[in-house]
Amino acid sequence: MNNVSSARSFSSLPPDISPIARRLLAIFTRRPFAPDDPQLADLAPSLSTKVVEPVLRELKSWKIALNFFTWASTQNGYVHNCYTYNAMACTLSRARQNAAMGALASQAVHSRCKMTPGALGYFVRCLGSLGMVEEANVMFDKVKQSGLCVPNSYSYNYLDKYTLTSVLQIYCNMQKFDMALKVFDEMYDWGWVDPHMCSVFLLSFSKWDDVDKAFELVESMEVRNLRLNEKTFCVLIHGFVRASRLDRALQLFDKMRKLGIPPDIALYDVLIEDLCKNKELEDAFKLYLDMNEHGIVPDFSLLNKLTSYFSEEGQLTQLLKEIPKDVDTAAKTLVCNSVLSFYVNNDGLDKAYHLLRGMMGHCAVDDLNVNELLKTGERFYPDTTSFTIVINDLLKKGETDTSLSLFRDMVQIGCKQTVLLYNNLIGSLCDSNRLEEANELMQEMKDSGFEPTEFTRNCIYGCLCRREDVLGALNCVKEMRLHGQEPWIKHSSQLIKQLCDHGRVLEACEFLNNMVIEGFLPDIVAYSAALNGLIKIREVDQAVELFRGLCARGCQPDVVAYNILINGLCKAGRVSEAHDMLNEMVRNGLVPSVVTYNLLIDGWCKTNTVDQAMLCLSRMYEVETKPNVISYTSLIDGLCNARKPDDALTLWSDMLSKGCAPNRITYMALIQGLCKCGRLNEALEYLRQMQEKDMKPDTFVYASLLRALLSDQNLSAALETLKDLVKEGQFPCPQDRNYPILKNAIIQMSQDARTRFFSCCKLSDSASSFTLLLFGIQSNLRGFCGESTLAR
DNA sequence: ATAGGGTTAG
Repeated sequence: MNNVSSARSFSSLPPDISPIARRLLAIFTRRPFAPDDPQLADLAPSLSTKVVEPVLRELKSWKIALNFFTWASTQNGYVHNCYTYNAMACTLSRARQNAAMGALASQAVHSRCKMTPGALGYFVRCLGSLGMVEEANVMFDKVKQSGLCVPNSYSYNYLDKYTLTSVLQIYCNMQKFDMALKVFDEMYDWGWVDPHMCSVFLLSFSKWDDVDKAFELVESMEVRNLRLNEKTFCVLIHGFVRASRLDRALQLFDKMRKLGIPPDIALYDVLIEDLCKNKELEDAFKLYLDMNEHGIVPDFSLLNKLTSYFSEEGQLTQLLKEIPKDVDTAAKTLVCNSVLSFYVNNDGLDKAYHLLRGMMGHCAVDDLNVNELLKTGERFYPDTTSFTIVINDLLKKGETDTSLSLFRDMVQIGCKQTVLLYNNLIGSLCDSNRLEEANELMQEMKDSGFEPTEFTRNCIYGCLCRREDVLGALNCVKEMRLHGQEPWIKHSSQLIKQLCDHGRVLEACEFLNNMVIEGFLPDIVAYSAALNGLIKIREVDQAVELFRGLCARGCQPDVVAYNILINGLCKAGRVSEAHDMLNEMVRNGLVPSVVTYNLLIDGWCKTNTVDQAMLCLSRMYEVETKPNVISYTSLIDGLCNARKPDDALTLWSDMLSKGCAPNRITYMALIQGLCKCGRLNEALEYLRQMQEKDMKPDTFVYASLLRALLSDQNLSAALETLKDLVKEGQFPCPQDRNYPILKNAIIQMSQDARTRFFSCCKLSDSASSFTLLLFGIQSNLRGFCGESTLAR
């Protein structure tokens, strides 16, 4: 028995088909197909497009045709042309084989097959008829770009209505307005334009930026008596509003109305909102009235939109007047809610609160605006939205308790609670550290069937962190993990920072480890807080170890993290290691900040290598990281300590000429530095400058000056300085480390004949008599010295 | 209703 079914009979083949074609047809239609049939190899050399094309047209099965097409493609010396491609495309499009069709299109483009405009049009039509507009678009573009075909009017000439519609759509997607219009005109001439086609055309227009051209087309359609349908109007109007062309949108709206098409609320909504945005409240209001006349009941969101642009109560009153008196209860509530919103948005929380209480029946509704609208004495009821409006504003103003009691009222009335309200209330309680109540409310939330959200739990978590309740925080984290929620890293970071600030560095590190165990890998910021904590307790090596560990775990350190380490190393006097760190961060692609350089500058200054520090300053100019006042302050201090006061003064003027203004700290550094170098007159000059600028020096600046002036035997200047100190009210207490210096200064002065006014005062160690003593000096200087004054 | 939390000078 022969299991090879017979090849199809080709007796009906056109007479001009070649014998080669016949043989190919026979082989390819035989089942099963034998790709290694020796006959195929014999036929291959005689393959030509003239042979392939008719074969493709004869093969009725798209699979076999594609098989043959592919086989032919791979034969040496054979190349498909646009006609064989089109024959294949024709089969595939008839069989609705989109995937194969798409592949064929890209093959045609890639093979750089030359196409006549007509052939391209044909292929595009095949794509178009499969709805493959995007692909057709791409093909059109690519073929044109590669110069394989220049589309001209022939590309779509002599095509039928459906093809032209596809071509039109393609031009629309390509945003080729003129070409599209040409096709449109041609279709019009053929009498092929119908409203559906117009909509297709215009809908693609609405994606274009050129609103005016689209509008032009609408008008040309009008002239031709082609009516747009309601949907097209809507889409166009929305599109025009999106393109910020309210003018055109309104014109279109007008046309729509004239045609007697009733607009829906969504159209009013978008137009009114846009008018409001453009501050054309009058027109918005007119449109609103128009809507009322058409019997369309405004919804809350629209009323809210309108009122949210009102800033005067008169506008609100006018709007309310227009609301029909016979609206139902639900509508009345909606209206009241927009009144509530208006109050809340216009600094009238009290009025809103009062109205809400009136609505609840807790007091008479004496709201003028509302009475304008509703017959007096009639009851109307608040809903959840009413409460939400008022409660949220109360919370914003910190009125947690009033909010809570409104929330209770709301539940009692039978209004449904919402997650949002629960969250906001819990958030507010947490903000005011009322954790227990917050927890109770969260429990109640659960009991009422609301699952706490990530936000809810993070409010609680944040509160626990601020309280430095490490255990509680960790439990909360576990709870969140169970619910698939993430603890917010800002809270974790704050906890770590606070713990570090309060000397609980090790607990902070422990907490970080626990977070890792819970599966919440803290980020570099959280770790930085801990690194800084370790640095502050001088555990530099531990900090470095932690740093290395987190790098190894794939945590990317940033500039700040490096800065913290550099700071630690510098403060420990390990400046060269700090410098290595800088190089490392640069190798890691980070750009050092001013802070980085400042830290190193300070490090070098404090380790007797001011020259290095100065070099660093000049490098900063090279890398275009402008030094700031801190850079200069460190250097001025460093130069003075290196006994180079002249360099310090030069740098001071450099700083001024660079437009960098010295601050209090800079002045104090310079004054103290000059004192150390014995340049007392200059120090006094800068003190004077400081006073002129209303910058208050710290006590120790006076102390340094006094000590230096006295050791220089400059008693009169010392006296003046002491006077300034008293005038500034900078009396140190006995615990202050400057106290002994000042005490000694006063003793010295009291022992000197030139400052003998002191002799009338007894010196004592107690703070109060010290104050009295200073007061005595002050009085003395005013010429009021005497026991009577001191006794005051 | 939700993106900021960590670093420098006397």
